[in-house]
Amino acid sequence: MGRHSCCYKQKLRKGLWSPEEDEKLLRHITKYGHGCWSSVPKQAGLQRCGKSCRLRWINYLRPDLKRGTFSQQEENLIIELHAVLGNRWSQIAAQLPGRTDNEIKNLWNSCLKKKLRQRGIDPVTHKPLSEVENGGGKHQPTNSQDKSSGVSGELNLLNTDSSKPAVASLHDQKPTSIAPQSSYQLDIEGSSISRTISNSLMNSTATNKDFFLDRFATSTHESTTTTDSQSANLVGHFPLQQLNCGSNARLSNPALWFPHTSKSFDTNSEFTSSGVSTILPPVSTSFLSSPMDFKAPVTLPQDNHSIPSFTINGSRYWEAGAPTSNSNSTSVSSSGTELQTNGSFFENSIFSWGLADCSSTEKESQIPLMESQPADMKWPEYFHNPSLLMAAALQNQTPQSIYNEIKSETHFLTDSSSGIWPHNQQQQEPLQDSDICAKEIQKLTATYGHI
DNA sequence: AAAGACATCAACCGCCTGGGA
DNA sequence: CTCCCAGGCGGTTGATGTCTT
Repeated sequence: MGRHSCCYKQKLRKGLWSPEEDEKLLRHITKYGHGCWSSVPKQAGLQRCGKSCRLRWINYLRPDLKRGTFSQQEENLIIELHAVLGNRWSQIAAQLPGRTDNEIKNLWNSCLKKKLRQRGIDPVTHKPLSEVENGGGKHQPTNSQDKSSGVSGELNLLNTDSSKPAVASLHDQKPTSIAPQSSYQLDIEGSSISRTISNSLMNSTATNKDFFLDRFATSTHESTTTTDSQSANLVGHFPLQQLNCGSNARLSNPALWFPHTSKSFDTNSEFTSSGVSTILPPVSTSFLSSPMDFKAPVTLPQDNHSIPSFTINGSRYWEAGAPTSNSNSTSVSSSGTELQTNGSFFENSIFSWGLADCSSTEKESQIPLMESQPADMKWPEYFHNPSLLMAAALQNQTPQSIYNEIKSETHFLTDSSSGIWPHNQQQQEPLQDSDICAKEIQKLTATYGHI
C-alpha cells in the first residue's frame, strides 16, 4: 500500500493552486466534464495528479458552492447530524447544499467542537461532559464511525444570543421494548419544536446503527413516501429529497455535475445564451433552458423557515437566500422574469461573502456584500467566486483580463442574478422500515428548513 | 510595532471500497 | 480469486490570516 500511483509521477505540482491552474481546470471541466480524473490533468495541461484536480474541483471550483460563513441554522444542523452520523462528513455535507465535507470538517474541528465543550457537551458523544467524565467514557466508540453512538442526554445547541439560550433537551427516555420512540424537545432561537426520535436511533447498537447508516446513505438518494402508519411522527415534514436531493445527488456524486462529455453542457449555447448572464451559476442547464412554470410559493414546515419556491418541470426550486429583514425583494430569473422573494441571493448563495447570523466573529458577519465591495477587490477575492472565473474560462479570457473587468462588473449582482437553487422532486417510492431512522435526518433538515 | 498565540482553511496523505481484467 | 486502478473519504498538516499581549 502507499501512495496513489499518480503521485509517483514526476514533476507534479503540489500545494496551493494558482489562478492559472484553476482556470485551466475549470475550463476543461466545463467543456468536457471530468471523465476519468486521472486523465484530467494531462488533458487540461496541468502538472497535478488527478486526485488533486478532483479535490480542487469539489472543494473550490464547483459552481454550486455556497461561499461565506455558516449560518446558525447550518451549525445547528451540523451538530445534530453529527450526533447521528458521527464523523461522516460527506453524509453530513449531503444535507447542506453548497457545503463540502472538507468545509464542514474544518468547521467542526476548529469551531463547533470548541463551542460544544464550552457549553459542557462532549463533542464526540454529544453527552454532557460531566457524564462522560464520570464513566461515560466507556461509551466511547473505538472508531470514528461509531463515535456518535451515544445519542442521548441533553444537547445544547449553539446560539449566538446568549440571552436566549438555545437548549435542545434530549429528554433521554430510555428506550423500552414498548415505546417505539423517544421524544425530545428542541428550543431553537425561541421556537420550540417537539420531536420524536425512533428508538432504533436512540438505542442503536453498533450493528443496527451501521445498518441504519448504510440505509441512510442509500436512502438519501432515494425518494421516500411516508406511509400512514409511519407518518404519525413525521407530520410537518416532507421527504428530504424535496429539500435538497437534487443538489445532494450532485454533491455526493460529482460525476453528475458534469457529464463525461460536454454534450449537455454546451458552453456556447446553454450557459451563455438566452440572455442569461454568463456569471449565472450553471446549477442546472435544464433549468436555464427550460420554460418556466411557476407555481405558488410553498411554505416549508416550521413557519419560521418558510422559503419561497416554485417548480420547473417537476423540479422544485427554493430561493437561495433565507429570509432576512434587510434583503432585496426581487431577483431575476434566467428568463428575465422577476420573482418576488424575501431573501437575498447575495447573502446565501455562492456569491456570499458573509452572513449576518454566522458562527464566526461579529466582525466577519459584517463583511460587506459584493455590491459594496471596494473597486480594488483583490485577485484572490475575485478568484473565490468560481462563477466569475468560469465566465472567464468560458469566454477564453485570461483571469487577469477578467480581473481588469471586475471593477465594472461589481454592480451586476444587484440586478442580474437569481438566487435559485434547483431541488428535484423525485418520484416517490414506498418507505422502507429502516428509513425511519433516515427520516430523523429528514426531520432535522426539514426543521431547519432551507439552509 | 513586534512577537507569540490562536483560528482558519486549502490541500495532502493514507486507507478503503468497488469495478474490471 | 487475485490484482490493479480509480474514486472517495476522513484525518492531519502546514500556510496564512487575525487577534492578543
